[in-house]
Amino acid sequence: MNHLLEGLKSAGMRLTPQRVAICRILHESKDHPTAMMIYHELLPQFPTLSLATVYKTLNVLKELGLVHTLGDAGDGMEHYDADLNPHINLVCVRCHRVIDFDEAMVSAIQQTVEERSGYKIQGARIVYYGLCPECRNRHANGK
Amino acid sequence: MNHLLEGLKSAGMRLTPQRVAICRILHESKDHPTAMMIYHELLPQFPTLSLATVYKTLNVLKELGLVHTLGDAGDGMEHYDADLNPHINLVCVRCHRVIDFDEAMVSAIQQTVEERSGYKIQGARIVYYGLCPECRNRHANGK
DNA sequence: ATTACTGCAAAAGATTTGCACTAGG
DNA sequence: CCTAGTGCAAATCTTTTGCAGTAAT
Repeated sequence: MNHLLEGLKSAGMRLTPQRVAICRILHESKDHPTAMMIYHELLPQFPTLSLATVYKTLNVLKELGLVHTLGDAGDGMEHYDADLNPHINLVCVRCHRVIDFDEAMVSAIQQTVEERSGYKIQGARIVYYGLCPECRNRHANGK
Repeated sequence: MNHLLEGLKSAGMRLTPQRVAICRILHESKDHPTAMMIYHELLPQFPTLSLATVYKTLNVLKELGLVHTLGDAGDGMEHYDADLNPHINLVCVRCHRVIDFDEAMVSAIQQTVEERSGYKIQGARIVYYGLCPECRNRHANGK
């Protein structure tokens, strides 16, 4: 069982099949899905699934602090990240894919910011925008 | 003249009074305004100003790479930042204010990410979420 | 004089909400 | 049981778009 389900359970929330499936996708997928992506991925297994249920579950997870939102990736939709460890997200502005990038300094910075700003930091959104290697090549070769 | 107006001019765009005013607010304000905030701030001076004009101008500035978007600050609206220097934004999740925080390591990280990821980085969004000192106090004392 | 820009209203699109029904604990 | 969760549809809210009129160069 992943930490999302554990979190829901210890918060006293019900573990419905829909929620289990949504948490599984968030936990497994590396592409930081949007609500719409989760919905379409689950539709074959849950033909009556509602997009509203996906949104409601994502909001619950967010309020519990179990997922972070990354903002949109040029596609106008909110992307969700279940990895709470301080890390960097790399967004390709062309293909809208999002990957993770670990950088040791990130953790150190968060502590520095908290100490020097007086803020009680609850979460972070560290996103770099640019062209991924594949899109750089596609851009260079013709097109 | 600030760099936003210079950028618009050298891109061959017209410098209308509305755009000058929008750029002035972006340049001067330290609170990383939303389209709605800019609109309301300018309404007294431009009674016929349209929200659509604000959005259109912000999109032009964004496409020219003269401003960055920070994502929403818990208020569901896009916040804009005219400071292109690598820096951190601190969002208070209670009062939705956004402040800047300079941290020397930020520039170094961007270079590291670019070298090691193969991405051509065009911009960054480094946002920490938490409670600002005022809201921490307000939270502690009573409420 | 052109033609990009503005402002209005309508449209679009993502997310939220109300409510009756269902099912998890 | 009994209440939280689901699914549907309608509502909401931000942002975009079409177009006729206006103004910057």
